[in-house]
Amino acid sequence: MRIATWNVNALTGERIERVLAWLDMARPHVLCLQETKVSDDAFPALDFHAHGYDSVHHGQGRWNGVAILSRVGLDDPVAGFADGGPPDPEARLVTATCGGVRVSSVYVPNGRAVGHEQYHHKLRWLARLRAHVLADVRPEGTGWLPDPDGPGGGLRAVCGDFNVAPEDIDLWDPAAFEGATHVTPEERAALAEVMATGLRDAFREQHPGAPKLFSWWDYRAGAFHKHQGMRIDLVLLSPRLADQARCALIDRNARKGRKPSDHAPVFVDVDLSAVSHGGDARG
DNA sequence: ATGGTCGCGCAGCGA
Repeated sequence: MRIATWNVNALTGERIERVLAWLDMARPHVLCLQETKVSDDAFPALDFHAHGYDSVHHGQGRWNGVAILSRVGLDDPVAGFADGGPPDPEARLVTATCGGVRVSSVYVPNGRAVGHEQYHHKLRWLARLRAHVLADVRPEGTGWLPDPDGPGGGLRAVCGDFNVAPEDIDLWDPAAFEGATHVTPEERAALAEVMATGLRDAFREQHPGAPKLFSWWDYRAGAFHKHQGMRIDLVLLSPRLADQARCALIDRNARKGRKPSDHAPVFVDVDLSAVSHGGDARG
């Protein structure tokens, strides 16, 4: 199963054509999208269906908006947090079961500036994401068990734009980020708490220690051509999936040419035939 | 030279 994520920075006009062309080329089984910036009415579900993909979109109009596309089935969609708390007024999270894997597409708040109200909101939002991962257990055994080594632990993928660079090797120049968001110990700790549920950074595990593997580049100042970027788009996988990851790629080509998003798609290939069946997944 | 560019939507803010 090829599991992909892409912050498309608006799913309108020519960007739709770029996403459709990428689907035809890469043929991911699942693609998580962020920053669609369209209402549910304007989401091009029919275009995706014509290319073989079911979809669920959680949009709010001009800002945010997340979606999941799947060509291996798409069941039990949930918009937003499933932690029992109040609904998030922003459309930053959607979850569905695709081919036996419980998948979430996430768009973590940017944070704006260290110490800003939005920065604290970002930290709280990541804490809620952890709670969501633990709480969103589906009846078909595709959810999650708190003990990742327990029998039948659910298959889980949490993919998206985390707006956090996990390590300094995920930055083009760590010195350029002093005092900035995306790299603070607090943000990294909040991401680590999400991952402490058992989720693993499957892309990094395929490229241990490798620098300059970025998923986002500023539109300004020719940052892309100068290889000045960050890796903030992550594919987090539960242990039984991560153990069977075979290949992971960031498609820089999708950042080139006419009207690109400022993010490139990231994908991880998992050999589902090798995934262990750890016993009873809940009956 | 201390900026730069996008997106949305039509001013200026957010990323």
